[in-house]
Amino acid sequence: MIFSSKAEYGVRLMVELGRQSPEQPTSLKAIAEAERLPLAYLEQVVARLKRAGLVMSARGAHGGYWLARPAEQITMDEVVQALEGAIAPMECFLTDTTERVLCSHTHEPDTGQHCATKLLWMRVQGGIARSLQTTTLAELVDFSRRESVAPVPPVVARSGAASAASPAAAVPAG
Amino acid sequence: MIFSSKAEYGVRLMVELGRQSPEQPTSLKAIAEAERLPLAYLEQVVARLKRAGLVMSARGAHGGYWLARPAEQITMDEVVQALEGAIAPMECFLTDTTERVLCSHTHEPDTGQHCATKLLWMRVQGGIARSLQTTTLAELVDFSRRESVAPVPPVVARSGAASAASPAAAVPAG
DNA sequence: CTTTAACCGACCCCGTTGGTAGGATTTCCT
DNA sequence: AGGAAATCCTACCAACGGGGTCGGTTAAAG
Repeated sequence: MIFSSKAEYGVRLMVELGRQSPEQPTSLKAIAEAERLPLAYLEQVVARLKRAGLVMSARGAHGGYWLARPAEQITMDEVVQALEGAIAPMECFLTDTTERVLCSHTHEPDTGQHCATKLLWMRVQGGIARSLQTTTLAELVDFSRRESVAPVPPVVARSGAASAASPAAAVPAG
Repeated sequence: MIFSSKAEYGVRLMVELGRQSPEQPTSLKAIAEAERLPLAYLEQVVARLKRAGLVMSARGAHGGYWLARPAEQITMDEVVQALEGAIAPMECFLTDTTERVLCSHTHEPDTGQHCATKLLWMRVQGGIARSLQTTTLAELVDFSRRESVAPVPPVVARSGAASAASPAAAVPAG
């Protein structure tokens, strides 16, 4: 699996925060219950998001978390990067932030040879990076709003309108 | 890391086979030495490629492996699939070959809600799939031929020509 | 002064990775 | 016939990371 549960939980958490009105803190407990995730584990996840400056927090009663920026200005590669660390197809692509994207296997001094696989992994990485960079948190929030059919609908007078037609969830722009 | 060493080794192995004239078997031992990889482990790797019908083999002395098809007709998603199994961004995307790409986390009976993350993972998967499908083994073989500066140059009379200029390794088409 | 919450660090179970070891079988060469 | 050179096959193992849990500390609100 490419992404661990940290990414899954973390993205869901961000989406939840994106659904809330900004500047108003949401407690982890509320999110954990809404998404049915273990609270203690979510703490670790959100800590990463905080370290990356994607969310802010307030302690104490009525404290909680909120987005540090509007969801339109948060791209998903920032989020995933914060949660998973650098995402690379192969070991060789880490350990070095700048140039020299050589395969670590060729670190033997003599052979000035490139990995035959380098071309492939570069393309894969490019494909992932592009899909992550071109998706904003706001899109996911919108998506979640369209899909959510009011999970356990609000306890109100039950009229007859039972809109069953699913509204054609288009998933474009890879 | 997205891909394990199985993918790395397996792709290198395929590239090595692609460099050889077809229909003539190459022994694993030769490949292991050329690429400096553990022979016993390579056996496991190549077994997967064989099961997937990507290579063929002959046993006994002067036996070995060769590509089952010309390198131009082998796309790298076949190779990677054989080595790593289905490649998916998240658990939810497996367990089901056809439709119903729902997140497993929503398998709880009541909530008819989609994963908020679904859109994101779909795009990532699309990005990977495209880069893997549009790269053929032949391209990697070509790439490796261009790059390889005769690792440990053949023991011949040493003339003065020390061509140092690296020939602009372009890595296009992600 | 209690409740609610963020924050912090240690621990732990378990499956996968990246191999190794040892053999069995098949084929070629002399 | 008898090696030698290969593929093939199964079992085993150490180490690491993933996916949490537990317990406690600090800070703010009422």
